Amino acid sequence: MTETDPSQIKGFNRARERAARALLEDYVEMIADLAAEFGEARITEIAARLGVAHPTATKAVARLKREGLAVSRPYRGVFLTEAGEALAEQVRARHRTVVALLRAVGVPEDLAELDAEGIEHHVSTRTLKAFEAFLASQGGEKG
Amino acid sequence: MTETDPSQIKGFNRARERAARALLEDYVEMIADLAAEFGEARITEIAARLGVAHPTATKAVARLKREGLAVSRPYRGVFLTEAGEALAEQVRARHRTVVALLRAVGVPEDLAELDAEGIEHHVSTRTLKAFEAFLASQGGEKG
DNA sequence: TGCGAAATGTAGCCTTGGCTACAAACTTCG
DNA sequence: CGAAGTTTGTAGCCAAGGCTACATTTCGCA
Repeated sequence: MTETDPSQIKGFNRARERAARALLEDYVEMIADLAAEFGEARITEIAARLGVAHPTATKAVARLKREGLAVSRPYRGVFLTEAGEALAEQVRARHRTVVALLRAVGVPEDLAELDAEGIEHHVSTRTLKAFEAFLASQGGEKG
Repeated sequence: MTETDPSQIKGFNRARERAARALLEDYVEMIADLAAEFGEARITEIAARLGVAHPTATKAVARLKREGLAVSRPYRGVFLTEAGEALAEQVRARHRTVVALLRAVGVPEDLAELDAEGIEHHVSTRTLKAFEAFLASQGGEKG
């Protein structure tokens, strides 16, 4: 019984995984942002920016470490592994594309940023491709 | 301690409320669908369609009742209140618009349906308006 | 160098959505 | 009318993300 019981996956896949993925992505994205800004991501800063208490961030980072997305030593900053960097880049690319798509269809910039936050975690790869194609065609027509 | 502790709202507002709203909307939408199809929504059917065990659906319905979105009596079907119907209609309208928007930018129909499921819960009213305006302009140009 | 402030870690509890197991009510039909 | 089967309800457990409280480790500066 060390592995997930298949009979529970279905239910698990409802709200749970939905939120779980978004959470992971939010943390990875934030760590990447902080790394770019300060060279490292400190637990306190991560917690502050995500609006959670620091133990919550600690737990999340522990999970990222379990999943091989980040590394850290006690009382030191958190860093993304290659896999983590890759995920971060993917998440950010998706974010940019979603924002661009929203703007392209007439959503005001500030609102586009805001809504993209929630939307981006639910855009499949194929849909993202479609967005890119659409943006390319738009750009072509206009520029 | 009967009311929400303000100091926890911030954190609560992160992942929690995000998933919570989506969940509520999913249930309300499903109940509306079943009502349209069978005249009433039975717990077992709701659970089956949402892919959860029936006690899970029971709990969710209890929550809908608490929030004044649905009513039901023991061993009877579940019905939406006016507020519930209103939310259902709003959710469905949003769903239709999101699907239409996705299709308009080139996302294949089946994929549009699938992704809309996750996306629709994160589209703000103003963004939805923008989508509608875009679709109207598209429709105007094309036909 | 040493002490106090700031940052982390750890423990432990709450809430929520899920599930299983079992009890109770309703339905169907012989 | 009553037994069998189906649908609901209830109880109780788990995992996960949040939080507070308290212990430790670092860091900054007199």
